[in-house]
Amino acid sequence: MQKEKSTIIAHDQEIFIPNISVDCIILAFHGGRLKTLLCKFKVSDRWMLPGGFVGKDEDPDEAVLRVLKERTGLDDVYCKQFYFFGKKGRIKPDENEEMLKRFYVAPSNGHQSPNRYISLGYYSLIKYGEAHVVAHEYEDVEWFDINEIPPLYADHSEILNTAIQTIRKQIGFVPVGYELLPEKFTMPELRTIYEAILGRELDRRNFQRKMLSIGFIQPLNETRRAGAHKSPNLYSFIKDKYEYAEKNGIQIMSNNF
Amino acid sequence: MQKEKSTIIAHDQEIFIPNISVDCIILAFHGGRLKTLLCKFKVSDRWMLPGGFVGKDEDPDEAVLRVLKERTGLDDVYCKQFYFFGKKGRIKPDENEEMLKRFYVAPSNGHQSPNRYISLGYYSLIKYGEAHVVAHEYEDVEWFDINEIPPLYADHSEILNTAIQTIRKQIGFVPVGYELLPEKFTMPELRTIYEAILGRELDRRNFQRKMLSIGFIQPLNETRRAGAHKSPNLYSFIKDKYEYAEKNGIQIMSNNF
DNA sequence: TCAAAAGTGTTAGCACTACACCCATGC
DNA sequence: GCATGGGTGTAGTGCTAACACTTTTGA
Repeated sequence: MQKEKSTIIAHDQEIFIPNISVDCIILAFHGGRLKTLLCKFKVSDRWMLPGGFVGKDEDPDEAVLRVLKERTGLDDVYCKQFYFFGKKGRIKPDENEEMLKRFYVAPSNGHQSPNRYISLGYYSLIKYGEAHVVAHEYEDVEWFDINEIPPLYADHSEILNTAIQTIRKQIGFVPVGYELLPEKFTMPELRTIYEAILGRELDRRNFQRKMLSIGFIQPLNETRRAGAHKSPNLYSFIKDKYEYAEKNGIQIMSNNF
Repeated sequence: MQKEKSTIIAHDQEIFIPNISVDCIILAFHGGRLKTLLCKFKVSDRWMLPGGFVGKDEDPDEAVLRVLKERTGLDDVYCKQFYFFGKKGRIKPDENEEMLKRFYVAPSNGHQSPNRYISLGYYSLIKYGEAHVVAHEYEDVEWFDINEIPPLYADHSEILNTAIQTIRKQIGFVPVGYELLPEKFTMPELRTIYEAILGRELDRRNFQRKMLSIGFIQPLNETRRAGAHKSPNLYSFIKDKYEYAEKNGIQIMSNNF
């Protein structure tokens, strides 16, 4: 019988490839802000990206989904690789040792903990309301505002930045709205997501026109109360069209904002 | 004293990470066609992408440069990672065994050849005229027209296709002309490169206007004899501007053609 | 002189930008 | 009424697509 995989308690060389890990930037939208999920071993004071080693019998893509499932409870999530990180010095020996000393399950076959790690970088887009984030026995898990990220373990800040840069460059191909928003949403919410990713303000009126013109979004005959001003309309994505475009790698819209 | 690395004779587990390889799509432009370099073990009949394992003391980026140096003699080449490949079934055991049986240097420390490989995909842009492609004792090396690729080893066709797709999507960021063309070139040559990568014809006149408008290219007061028709002007890139844009990740031009 | 391929110019249409103006709501 | 924020419209600008015409060269 095979041992059960767990990414939380470091890695066991019987069931994991010893030097290949996946790290995942999990993005969600809540309270008008873009958030990312970070983890921290309870005995440590360093936050890190949710990640784990790749099982000997699993694809990297499967490994990320497992990691995501453990942290968010979600099964079928939008998840894309974007870059790999493998420089010699990317994980400092002392920093790593401190981490592993506490959680390393003694290797059962004489292998040493390798001092070279390749991290496969993924980003994932999930709906905040559907995630069930729970702390584990040894690990804290928390949402952080994308603009208020604490110092991270090893090169994880660089990984996070690279993810955002990548999404920014490919914004026309990435269904950020479709994946991050609930079924019904307002145009200002959608715009806020694009502004957070692009890192600058967008013209409210031009944005609205552009989004409607691509034909993937339909207005609903509802509004939402939201303070001392006109209630914004609610919209929803036209699921068929969106999924067809995603499946066939069709560019959703231009990259120009 | 450390053993010398060679990607040609499979891998030696004393100096290489056993399961991490780099594979590189080397693109060049010659005779009006886009070419890619392929390798073949002389005893085999399968062509494969130039690649090699990553040394225990080297970065993946360094490993590719070593692989490139061995195959082309070039040192400072434009080289970017674009995707990684690590699915369980990507290398079929029998196909791999056949390959390794002939070239595998017996492991000196009891390790087994792993049956899981992660391939780090890079693409590289070089100037055809500067490369010195030489066959090695055990390996043939040859240029292939990008539209006439034979069946390749394992999933190397998929890797090649993914590279082209990636460059296509990011065409506005990739200095294909600057890296593939010699110092002096004609506008039709530049256009041919874009047509080959995009997979369709471009309007001669609009292309010329667009290229000149970005301000990275200057006309020279020379032409080139090229058959029974008007001689095309020669142009050159304005090196400073191009390198500044490349260094700072600035988009060279729009992605729209 | 003719075919082939290169250089230049023109036009219409579309997309993006930058606004002005109106509407709905709570205080 | 007024501040706040959402919805709609419009003129100007620049990019793109589609095309006509001219130039140069070898056969």
